[in-house]
Amino acid sequence: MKKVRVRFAPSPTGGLHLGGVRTVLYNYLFAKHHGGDFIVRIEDTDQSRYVEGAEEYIFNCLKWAGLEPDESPLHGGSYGPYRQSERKEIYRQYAEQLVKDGHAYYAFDTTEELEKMRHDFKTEQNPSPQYDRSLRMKMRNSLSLSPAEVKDLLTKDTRHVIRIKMPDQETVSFTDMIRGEISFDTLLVDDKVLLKADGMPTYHLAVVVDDHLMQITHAFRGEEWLPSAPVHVLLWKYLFGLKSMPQWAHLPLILGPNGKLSKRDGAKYGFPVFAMNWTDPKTNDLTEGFKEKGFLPEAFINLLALLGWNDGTEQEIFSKKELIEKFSIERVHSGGAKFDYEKAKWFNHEWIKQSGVASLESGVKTLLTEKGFPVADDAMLDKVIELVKDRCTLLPDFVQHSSFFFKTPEEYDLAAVKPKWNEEKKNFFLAYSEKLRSTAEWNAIALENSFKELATEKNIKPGELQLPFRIMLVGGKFGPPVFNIAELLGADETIIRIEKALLSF
RNA sequence: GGCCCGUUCGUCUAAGGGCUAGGACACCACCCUUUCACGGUGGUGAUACGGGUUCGAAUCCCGUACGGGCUACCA
Repeated sequence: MKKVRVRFAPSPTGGLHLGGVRTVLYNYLFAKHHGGDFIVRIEDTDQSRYVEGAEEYIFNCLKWAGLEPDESPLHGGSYGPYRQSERKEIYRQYAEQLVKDGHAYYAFDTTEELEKMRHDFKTEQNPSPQYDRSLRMKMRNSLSLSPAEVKDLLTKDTRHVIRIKMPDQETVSFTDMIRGEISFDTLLVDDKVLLKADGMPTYHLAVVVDDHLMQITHAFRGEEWLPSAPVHVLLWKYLFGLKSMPQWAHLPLILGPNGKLSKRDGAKYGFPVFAMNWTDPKTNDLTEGFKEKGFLPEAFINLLALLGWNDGTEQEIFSKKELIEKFSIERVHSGGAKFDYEKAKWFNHEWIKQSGVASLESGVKTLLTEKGFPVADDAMLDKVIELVKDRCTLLPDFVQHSSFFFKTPEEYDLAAVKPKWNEEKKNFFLAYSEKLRSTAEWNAIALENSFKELATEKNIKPGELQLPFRIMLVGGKFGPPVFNIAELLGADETIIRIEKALLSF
């Protein structure tokens, strides 16, 4: 079987959104499923949109999500360079070749001339006129000008681009791995620019040349590329032959609450849209990331994989290993998927519940420390995590549910105790703390039993005493069962907390 | 406007001619729990519309509607 080789090609223009990560993920899963290579190249041919730091950011996201490429500008490989800006000279040769073969031509039109054309030929029937078969002879290019004029312009180094010459009437079709056969009529496709005036290729030329040179066998990209697919198919036909063209799959879009998912949706609806926090260096705008919001990378790729794909069973929780085993591009749904943050959180919750203490430890420790609850005892932390993880949906929930294990409460939710507080209850706790001093068996069950015994002795319903006890130990109405808390806190600390709280009640 | 893609519960989806259209999230109710959760049980809820083809259509075909994408010397 032919070795599979797929690639992801981000442009360093900002953050890495959900759709982007899902594209990487499907690339990655497909490659690994077939035992092939996953490479990452950088599409940085548009200098004006290049954002400092974006490239590094992208690789950090991939690293966090566990989707590191086999080859990339960072990792190296046999088909580099992997930055398109470093391949500039390669593209020119192929563009010139196309001109020589009559499949492309030089165009000398200035920006103003193009604007004028779009304005002059604009009608109600045709709001956006294209540089195509019907108009190209009215423009200034090597098809409309005489050979002498063209030669003259070229020797004078006149700014020009190279455009593909769309054939007159031809049906271009290809088979999409997700959607089946798709065909286009070349009459309706315009003469796309292949090589820009600054010598950089456009996406159309670069993707074809790079995919060929890097021996890409399967190509996955967003649905928004479907309309330009005929250009790519034609370029493959002219340059390298259709036999070696990769198989295409156009992935459905990820939608927000109102149409296409945008960066703004995150801020507007309160959920992250990027893999990791991204601050735009130009505007200083921060877009929240899943990582910082408290998602586990395992949950993140799980929820993304299931947004548009399933294995045909009712299983929803998949490890990366399982995803690699079971992924198939044919089972990717063809319709766009609306992102549901509630469901995303559910995935994370499931992953936290099934994660081992060891894998959560360092993240929780960092979080607690940051929030002002230094962890002195790692063994204690482990027990705490085991006790509270079932009630945590996002990583920061651990702070709410466990910070009191590491710091005696300073304030109490008095509103919850005061109304029903009385001398009898105070006496109970005085007696209970005294009893605790001599308790030999220190565990939740024993503590609960002696608590209830004493309550019965004093003629108070144990239930009425549990809430005050909780407030004493944790400060508020939250956390795991009280006696488990007391068990972990230990005798000394429990007694200290009871006595301290009694002063405020 | 033109071209392309899409359309099953509110959301993600299963069912690729054949039993009451299944599951998950969310929501509601009950149970568990004298904190908050987890968990358990049950419930509400969908094949966009109109024509065909067929003994039989969510499924195949055509049309309509709606949604999305593209229509740059951006990717």
